[in-house]
Amino acid sequence: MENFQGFFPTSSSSSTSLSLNLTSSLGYSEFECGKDNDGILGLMADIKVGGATNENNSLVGTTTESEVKIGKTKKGENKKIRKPRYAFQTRSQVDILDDGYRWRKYGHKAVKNSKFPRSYYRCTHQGCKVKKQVQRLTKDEGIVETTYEGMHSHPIQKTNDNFEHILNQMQIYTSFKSII
DNA sequence: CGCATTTGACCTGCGC
DNA sequence: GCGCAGGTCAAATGCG
Repeated sequence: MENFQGFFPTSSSSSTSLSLNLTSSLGYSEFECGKDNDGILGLMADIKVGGATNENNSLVGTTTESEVKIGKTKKGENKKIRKPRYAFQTRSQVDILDDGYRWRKYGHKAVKNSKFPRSYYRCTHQGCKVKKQVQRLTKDEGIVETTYEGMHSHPIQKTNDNFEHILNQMQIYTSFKSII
């Protein structure tokens, strides 16, 4: 992932406050990874919510819930737990945003009605089960939709500042999308 | 050598 | 019940 440094040169400082229109209902602290408001979601929650929106920097997060099975495919309890998902769209040339966490790719799937495949990533931190999906939009190839699922139970592994820089330097596309 | 990525197979849910 | 689509697993492979 080093190549992101090239795309997002870190000059640290000058990190302006981001304005997010983020309808966040972060009421899921009972999940296994939901102890702290760390990481990107925590960051997003911390960033001004509902602030003024300027043209180039607006990010719309979307909160949805999906049913996720705990216990994998093995037979046994198929406890269904509703996990919220947070999706946002960014205009970026690269698919993967370096949000400071370490992600391991575990899947890659072609999606119907989309000419771009969807990539599945899992946080590599031990015990952390946060997942994210990354997909480029068919209708606008410049837009990458990232969907986070779960919350990190550990501190960010790089600096949050980096993520803010990413946001600052991207044209963040705004639109709401509901994911089921 | 250890870790990340790739990729085909497999599983599950849902609509018909 | 069947087929499709989405999501995950895991062996193989690549790379630092």
